[in-house]
Amino acid sequence: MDIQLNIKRVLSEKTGLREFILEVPPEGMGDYAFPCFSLAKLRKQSPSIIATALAQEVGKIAGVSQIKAVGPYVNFFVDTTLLLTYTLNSILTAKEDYGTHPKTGKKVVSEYLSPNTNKPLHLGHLRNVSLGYSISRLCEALGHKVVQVNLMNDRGIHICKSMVAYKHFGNNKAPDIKSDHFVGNYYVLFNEKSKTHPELEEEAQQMLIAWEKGEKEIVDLWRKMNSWAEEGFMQTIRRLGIEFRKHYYESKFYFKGKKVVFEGLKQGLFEKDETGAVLVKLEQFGLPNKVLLRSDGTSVYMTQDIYLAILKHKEWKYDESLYVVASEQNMHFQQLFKILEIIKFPRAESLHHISYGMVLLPEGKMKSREGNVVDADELIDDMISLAQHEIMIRWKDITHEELMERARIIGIGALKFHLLKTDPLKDMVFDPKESISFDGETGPYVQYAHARAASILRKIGRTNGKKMVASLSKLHAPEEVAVAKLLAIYPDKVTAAAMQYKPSIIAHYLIELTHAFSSFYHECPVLDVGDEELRLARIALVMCVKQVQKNGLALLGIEAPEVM
RNA sequence: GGGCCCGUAGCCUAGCCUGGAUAGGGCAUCAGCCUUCUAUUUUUCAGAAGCAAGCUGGAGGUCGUGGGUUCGAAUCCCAUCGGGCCCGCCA
Repeated sequence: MDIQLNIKRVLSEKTGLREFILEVPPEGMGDYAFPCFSLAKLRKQSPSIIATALAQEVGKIAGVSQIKAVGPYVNFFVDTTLLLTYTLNSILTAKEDYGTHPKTGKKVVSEYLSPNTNKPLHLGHLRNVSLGYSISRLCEALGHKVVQVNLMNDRGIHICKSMVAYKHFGNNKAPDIKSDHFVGNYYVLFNEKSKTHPELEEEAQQMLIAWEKGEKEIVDLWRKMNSWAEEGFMQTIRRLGIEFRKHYYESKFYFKGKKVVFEGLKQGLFEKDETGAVLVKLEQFGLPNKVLLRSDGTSVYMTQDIYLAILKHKEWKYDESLYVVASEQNMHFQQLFKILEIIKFPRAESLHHISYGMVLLPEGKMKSREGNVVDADELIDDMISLAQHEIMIRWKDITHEELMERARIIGIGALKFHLLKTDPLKDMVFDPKESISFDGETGPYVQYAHARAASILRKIGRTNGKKMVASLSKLHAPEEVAVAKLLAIYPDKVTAAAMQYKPSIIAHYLIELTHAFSSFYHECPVLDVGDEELRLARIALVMCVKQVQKNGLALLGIEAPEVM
C-alpha cells in the first residue's frame, strides 16, 4: 500500500489541485505535510485558516493515523505498524530486487575508462571507473539493459613518444614490472630526454606517419607495447570488479569517420575553408566552429568520435548512450552531440555526457608527464594494506587467505565510496591520508554495520518466516521506526540517483541508514530480549537493513562482507 | 575576449532542477557513554589511560557579495568577486 499516494488522492479530491508535492516536515511534526500557500493565493484566504479547515475535511485516509493542522501546513502521521509491515514485507519478498524497477526493454550503452595506452591508470581513472560502473548499475536498476564498453585511445603522437623512448633506451627488454607501468616509464623518460634532445619530438612525428603507413617494424613495436599497456589495465580494473562487454580500439576505425564527413560535405552540412580543412559551423548554436578534417586530409579526434557513435548504434541498437568523461571535455561533447544532430543521427537526442570534476592533489593538478600522479595500482595497494592492518588489530588467529580477502573488500570499498560520495560535478581534493581514514562517512562504516547485522543473523539460526512477519506490530521504539522509514524510501533514492546519474545520492542514503541502524543496535537488543515476538520482529528488521545495505552497496560496486 | 562548472562552520559535504516551518551530515574539537588501569575488602565516589571501523550531547553558519522576483530565496533572475575547466586543424 502506498500511503503517500492515498494522501495525494484525497487531497487532490478535496482541493481540486492536480499537481502538488507533499513535503517531509521537520523532526516530530509528522511524516508528510501539505503546505497551503498556493491554495491561499487561489482562494484569497489565509493559509492557516485553509489548513485548519482542510484538516477537518479530509476525514480518514487509509494508512494515516493522525491529521493535524500546524500553522499553514496540514501534517499527516502515517500508521507506523502499517508502514513497517508493508515495507519489511516488500524487502523480504523482493530481496536483491528491492528498489529496482521492472524491465523496460530499453538498452543503454555506457562508455567509460577510455585510457591512453601510453601510461598506467591514475586516480582520475579511478573516479571515472567508479562512476561509470555505478551509473551502469543504476541504469539497470531502472529496468534498462546496459552494455558497458571501453574505448582504447591507442594511436596518436602520445603513443609514439613511449615507443621512441623504448626504441632508444629499452634494449628490447621485456617488462620486468607490471606491464603498463613498464610502458609508462618510457613515456616519462621521453619527456625527460626530449628537454635536452628536441630531435626526439621530430622522431615521434615521423614515427606516427610511418605507423599510419603501416610500416611493419613500427606496427610490430606498437602492437607489442600496446598489448603490455592493455594487459596492465585489465589487471587493475579486474581488481576493482569491472569487466567490459566490449573494447573499442581507436586504431581500428579512426580513419572511417572521414566517410561520414565527406557525406556531410556533399550535403552542404559542412564546408571547406581556404586551406582545404573541412569544418562545421556551430556559431549559430553558441558553440565554436569545429575542424573535422585537417587541411592535409587527416582526421581529428572528433572525426572518429562521430563514427564511434554511429558504430555503437549499429552494433547495439541503443536507446540511450552515455559517455562518462571528465569535465575538461564538456565542450567536445556539446560539439559532438550538435554535429550528430546536424547530420540527423537518429539517437542524437539520447546522448548524455556524464561529466565529472577533476581530482586534485593538495599541492595542485596532476600531470602525468611530470610523474606527480597518484598511481591507481599504488593507491589500491595502499588502501588494501591499511585495511589489512585494521583487521589484524581485531583478529589474531585469521588465515592469511582470509585476511587478504577481507582486506581487499574493505580497502577497495573505502576507495570507491570515497570517490562516489561527492557530487560528480564537483572537483574534489584527494588527500590520500584523509581518504584512508576509517572514520566518518566511509565505505567501511557501512560495511562494518552490514557485518554486524550478518553476525546477529548467524547467531539466531533458523527462524520461522511467517511468525516473523506476524510479529512486526511489536516494533514501535523510535529507533525501530526511524530505521523502517528509511528502508521505505530506498526505492525513491535509487530512482533519483539513476535519473540524475548521481551515485552520491546512494552513498549519502547508506550513511543515513547505517547511522539509524547503529542507534537501533545500541538501544534495542535483538538476541537477548525477553519477548519472543519482539525478538522475531527485530530479527526481521535486521534482515531488511542488511538486505538494503547490500543492495545499495552493490549499486556503488562495493561488496558487503559477512565478517570484517 | 567568449562559453561551461563550482563557491554552504577551521576543513569536507547534503539540500538547489521541482522556492516554504529550527540549512541536514562527517572530520577535527569539547563533555559523557564504553574499555582498561590505579587506589579501595567490595560497591559507590575519585583519578589516569585509550589511533575508539560503536553510541549520546555541546560548541562551531554573513548559505561568496550586492540587487531583483515572491507572502516567503541556500534554492529562481540579473550583476559582481573568487576558484576550476575549455575555446577551428591535441586527444
